[in-house]
Amino acid sequence: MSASPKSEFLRAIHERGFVHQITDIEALDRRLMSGPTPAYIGFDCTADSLHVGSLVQIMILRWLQRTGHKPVVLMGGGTTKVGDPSGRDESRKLLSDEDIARNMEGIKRVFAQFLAFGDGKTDAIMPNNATWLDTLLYVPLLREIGRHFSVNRMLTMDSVRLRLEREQPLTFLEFNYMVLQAYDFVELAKRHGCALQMGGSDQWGNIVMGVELGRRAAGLELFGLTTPLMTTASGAKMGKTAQGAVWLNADRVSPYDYYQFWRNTEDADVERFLKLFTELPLGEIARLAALAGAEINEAKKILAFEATKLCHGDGAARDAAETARRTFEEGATGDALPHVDVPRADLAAGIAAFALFARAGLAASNGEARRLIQQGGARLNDVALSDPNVKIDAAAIGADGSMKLTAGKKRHVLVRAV
RNA sequence: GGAGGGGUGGCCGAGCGGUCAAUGGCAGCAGACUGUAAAUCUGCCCUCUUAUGAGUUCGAAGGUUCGAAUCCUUCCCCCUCCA
Repeated sequence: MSASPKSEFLRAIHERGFVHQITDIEALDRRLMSGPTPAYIGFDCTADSLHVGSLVQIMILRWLQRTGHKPVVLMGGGTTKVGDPSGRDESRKLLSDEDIARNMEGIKRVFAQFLAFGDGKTDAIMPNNATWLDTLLYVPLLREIGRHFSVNRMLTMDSVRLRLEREQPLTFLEFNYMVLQAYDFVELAKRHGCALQMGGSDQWGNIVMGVELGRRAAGLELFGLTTPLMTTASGAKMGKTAQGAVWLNADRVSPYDYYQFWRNTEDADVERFLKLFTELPLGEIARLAALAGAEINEAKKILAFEATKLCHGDGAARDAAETARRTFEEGATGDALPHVDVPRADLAAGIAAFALFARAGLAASNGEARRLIQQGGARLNDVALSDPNVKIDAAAIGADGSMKLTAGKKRHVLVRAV
């Protein structure tokens, strides 16, 4: 990039570290300066929620909207039936129509939290590519679109080449994915005036195919932009934790757990994440990032709060922050901690410590609970347990009506009698 | 259809008749050190009421054997090459 971009959108995302590659930044910049521009990102419906791995894409759509353009969230109702081979060594599992429909509903709920939808010039819309893909006719498609694709070229795309080089299978079905994605772009350009497709860096090839198809088949000037691959400073994939993916739906990952995920960010990631996953001004971020040593925990709290607020709302973020503060800074408890109900009768009889920990979900099996206790990692009301077999009964319940089980340093569960 | 290779614990990957609940690596969990961080070190890491114990595991089902993840048979699935 020669000069810094003039459009507010490009400037913002550039400064905040969202940009990996852009097809023709100067022409795109002019286009964005000319008025509200629809831009899209496609999301396949492979799960009933989105996780932190998609958050970069979601945030970039927010910036698009904030800076006066129109986010187009394309639901991949059609492409999900084909399965994107990008970045994978194995085919995706084929999903049924019902699965896809259900997943789409879950994903819609996530977006409702992040973007304003409607009919206005900068309101987000959510088309579904099944609308046009499902009814395509094979031979007409081949004649109109297929002739613009060079197989030679397709074989050089990373998504295909890597599979072939590793001698992993690639089905013809998957091979067609990029064709359909390219077709989507042209279709969205025609239907909604979409001029820009964005996506993760693994989507570069697919996006470029769409840009080229637009030019060849329809004489359209289209643009592509990718975001960098998100990993943590220590190289782990973003958004994967012990329990699995960090989902954005509250029923899969509670706001408290979501807050804790961000609270536990590595030092080296704090500044980058503040820029990407909060909308704090850059000056404020620079100040927070300058905090050294243990002080940087203040920055992590702000990161966690802001990120949780965007995803779950201000109230839930406050609750999560307050619970975390009470739990970690006062050794007390908070409402947002996960809790488990145990029948009063069971408790009256006394439950062996290992069994209670397993029941609370702090260990996957009795044996694991036993080991946890034997290794000194289990606490009851902040007192370490040493004997896996000690009976725990209602006497452990405090004035607040619950007892606190702790595994390791930061997994807490409240047990209540019912 | 033909020829060859393969299916082992969350993943990768050894084992190829007993000493195998199965080497090793990664991931994970716990402890120590810290700052609810990273790195490092230590322990754990199929299940079972507490274990130099039992039960169930190495694609599935049978079989050979005192004894099988390891041998045989059939079946299922995957890959490569040839047609």
